Amino acid sequence: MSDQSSNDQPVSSETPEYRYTSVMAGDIETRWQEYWDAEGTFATPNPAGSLADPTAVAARGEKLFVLDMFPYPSGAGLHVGHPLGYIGTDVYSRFQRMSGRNVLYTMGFDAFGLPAEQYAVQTGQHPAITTNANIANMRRQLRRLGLSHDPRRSISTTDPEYYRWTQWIFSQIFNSWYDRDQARARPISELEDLYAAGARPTPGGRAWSALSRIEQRQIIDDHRLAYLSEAPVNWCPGLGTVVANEEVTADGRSDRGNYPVFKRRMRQWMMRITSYADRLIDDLDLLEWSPAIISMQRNWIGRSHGANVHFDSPAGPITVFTTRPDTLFGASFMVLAPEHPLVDAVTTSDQAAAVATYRSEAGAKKDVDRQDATRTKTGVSTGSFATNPVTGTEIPIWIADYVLMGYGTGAIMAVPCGDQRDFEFARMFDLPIPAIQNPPAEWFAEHGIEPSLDTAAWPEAYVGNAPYVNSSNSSVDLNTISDVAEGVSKMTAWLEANSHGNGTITYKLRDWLFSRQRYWGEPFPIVYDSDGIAHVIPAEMLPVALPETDSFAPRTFAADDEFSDPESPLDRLTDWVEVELDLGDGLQTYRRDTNVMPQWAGSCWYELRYLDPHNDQVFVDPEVERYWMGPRTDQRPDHPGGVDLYVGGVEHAVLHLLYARFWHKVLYDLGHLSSKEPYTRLFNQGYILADAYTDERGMYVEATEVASTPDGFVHDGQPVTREWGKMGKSLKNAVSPDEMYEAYGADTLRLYEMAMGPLDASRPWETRDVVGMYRFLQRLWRNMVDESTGAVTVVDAPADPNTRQLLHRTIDAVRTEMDALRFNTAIAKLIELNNHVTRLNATCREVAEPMVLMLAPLVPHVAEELWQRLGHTETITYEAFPNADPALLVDDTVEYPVQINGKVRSRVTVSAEADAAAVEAATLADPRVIEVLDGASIRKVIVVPGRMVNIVL
RNA sequence: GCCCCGGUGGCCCAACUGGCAGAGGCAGCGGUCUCAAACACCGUACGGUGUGGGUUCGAAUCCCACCCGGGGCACCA
Repeated sequence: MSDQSSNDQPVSSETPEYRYTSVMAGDIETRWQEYWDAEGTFATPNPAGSLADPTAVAARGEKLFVLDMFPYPSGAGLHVGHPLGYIGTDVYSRFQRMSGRNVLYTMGFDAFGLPAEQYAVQTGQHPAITTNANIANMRRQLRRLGLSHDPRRSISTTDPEYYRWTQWIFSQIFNSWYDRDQARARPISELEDLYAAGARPTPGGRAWSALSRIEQRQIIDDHRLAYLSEAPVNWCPGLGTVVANEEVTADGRSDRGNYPVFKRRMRQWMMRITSYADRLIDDLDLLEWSPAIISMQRNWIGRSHGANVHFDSPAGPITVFTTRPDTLFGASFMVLAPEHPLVDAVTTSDQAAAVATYRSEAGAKKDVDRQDATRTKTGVSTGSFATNPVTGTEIPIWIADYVLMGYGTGAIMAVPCGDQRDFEFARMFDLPIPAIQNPPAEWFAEHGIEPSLDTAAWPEAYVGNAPYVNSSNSSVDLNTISDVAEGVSKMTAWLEANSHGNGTITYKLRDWLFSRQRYWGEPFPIVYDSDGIAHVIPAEMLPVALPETDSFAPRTFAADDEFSDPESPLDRLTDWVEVELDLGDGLQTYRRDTNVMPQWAGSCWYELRYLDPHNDQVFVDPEVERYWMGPRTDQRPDHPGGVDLYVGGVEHAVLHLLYARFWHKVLYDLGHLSSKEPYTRLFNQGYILADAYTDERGMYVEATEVASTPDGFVHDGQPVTREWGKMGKSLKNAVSPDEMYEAYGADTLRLYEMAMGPLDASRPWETRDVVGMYRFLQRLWRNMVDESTGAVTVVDAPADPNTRQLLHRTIDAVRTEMDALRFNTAIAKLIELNNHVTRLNATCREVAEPMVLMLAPLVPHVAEELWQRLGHTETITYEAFPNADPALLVDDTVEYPVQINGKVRSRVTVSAEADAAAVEAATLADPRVIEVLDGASIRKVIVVPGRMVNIVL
């Protein structure tokens, strides 16, 4: 807290007693916050269930669900950057309530996760205690901001009554499989029925009844949407847990904590999100999201259409994936990933030593190093050859680390003339580069070489459309065409007809690694029997409560100890791990799963629980879900349903938004939801940035203690460097909302945050600018209340025509701007109106009341106070937002700027009804125009009705 | 390297999507109040829109090339 702040306004004895000061603002604000709580002003009615009030639902109007990305309750508390989006959604929600909508708006807490657990490890205090304290502090800070949340609907993911349903949803996913034919998830029991009835062949071809119980379970388990898998995962010894692909940064470190991450094969829970890859891409078309987020999701899922092609080799057929089967005639060698399972089988004895060396070198490299595209290509020959199925040529098989085991089939056909990577590799190892396309003349010209099919002269591979050459055999001929798409489809057909391959689709998206070896998360509702078979805990036995312990830390290791093994804190709780249950086969001893879910689990469905937070029968009443989130086919036929407006930062573009969409779709498939998508419209708010300063050692110094001098910035007598960054504790540049409440009040803070720019733009925080909004509220107050007596000075006389017209234009503009989330321009219009009123002798009620109503969404406390002083007894929350009189929006006359050759030379005023000819006549009769023209001949007169006139000479 | 955003008075930002560059706020300057100041109030000046071309009667807005800032992706076959 800064005590030398220049913003504190000492209220001296000369300050008028009834001036709108920070002290008065604080008094008004806390008073109305208490009123709202006591009256339950923001309680939102449901059509059914525990919050049902059908009469109120009917009275409030059409539904609107406004949602913020819910926060992690940090121990550091809020800074003024955090609530930017919350203020935006609050203003919007309040505006919509006044526009006749039944608005659902609340806030919960995403409270499982690492920080609370790490704090617990340090202090020995149970994370539930810190978490609850942090939530309480955050609730206090948010309440002081005047957010119009329905407090009855708030939830925390750590609440057993909440995670009971997170576990229930997990068990739904566990008990489902994806039916490719129907393109949807179905209950696992239906798969069992299909096998039992013989309608679906078993993998081994044996009759279902001939299989043992364990064999049957293995087949079933292989189809579950949540499954255990022995697979390469991201092991992070520094965190003592595995993490998901999405949680690994591009340079191969954990996004939390920045520790090295290693690929290891381990037995872990996975979610079969890849089954939904197509729908997750295709349904993006139904959403109103920014192009940036849509492309990030598309990119992450990474769908590529292509073909699998089978090449014969000494070790049997090797399948490669290619997006360019049309270039098969140019495939002059093959490359396998070093980890490819057939490497040993194809390696000749001569090459065995070299291959073994290369593989161990590749294995020792981190993924980061392997994926550095600027690195020169390395690789080694296996010594054996595969047969190109289209040419019959024997082509050498190499291994190289530029081919990744995790994508496609882990093997490629190399077409060096048409792929830059293959081209570089061929040049490096003197492999043949046959030309199969004739690049256009411009391409050769660009590279300063003569057109030639001798690739020895080519500086790089040619990628794109061009006529094919050398691309025919006895049964297929591409040489007559020059279009890649046509070539691809022709070759794919040939591959399929000749059993050399088939058209296929691959994805970058991998299945979601879902287990973590931590304490502070949702336990899995899973136990294992003596055969090691997983059983789900029945719904009526949920929640599986997180067991008490005082040892929260997973076993962590040196951050680079790649070959350590995870050990969950729950593993140590042997009394809890061993459990006697009756799961239908009588009382038996089971062993509990000791993993917990990742933090994303709780945020995959929280918006659904807001709808029906107290329901102990189902996670959400279907009728309530249909009301708030059902598809609005009345708006457009392909409306997917979901939240009407979701506001949050872009940092969740891939993780949260992908996972939540996936869970939502599973629940939709299983018939629990009417909406296909959770978030119809997504709006990404910007960040509040702030100056940060580093000293000569590069350490951040307290930003509030830095002074600006002619020689630069100085801290404690030492020069410092100004940097730019997101506001936060780590950059030592955080400003707390509590400081702002103290100096100006919450209404001023709200107004400033909304006025400083568009909601989706990032902008720098300037504490010294805040006073502008404070002055505005003081002028507003002074226009209606006598500063020395406190008496209301608003008069009942009618407003003059000018004022009335300005009022109605303001109403018209503010409505439009608020509806479009452009609060900065709405505020500018309101300040303009208020500045106009300031110049009048007295404020008319005719202006005062609509002005207070228009300001109510932005500055609800002072608006409530003025509304009450103007003689009203009800809260302003549900008063109708003013409507502009259309008659007052049009002028009787229009002033036209007159341009001569594009420069403004004069102005003429004509009747608003005047047609183009009349405007032209009036213009040419204008003395100033005649003077400037000075008899020059006119080529053309352009009249844009209502806008301007341009005379062209 | 590729893909998105964005560059407008000293600063944060408007400009009806091609029609008078300026709405609003901060800072500045001049004044009122004051013994003086702070607070508050009144009044003012300020740039031609990152750069260079093009289209047009007319460009901040559309097109091309480039520069700068922010974000995302990156050996994905």
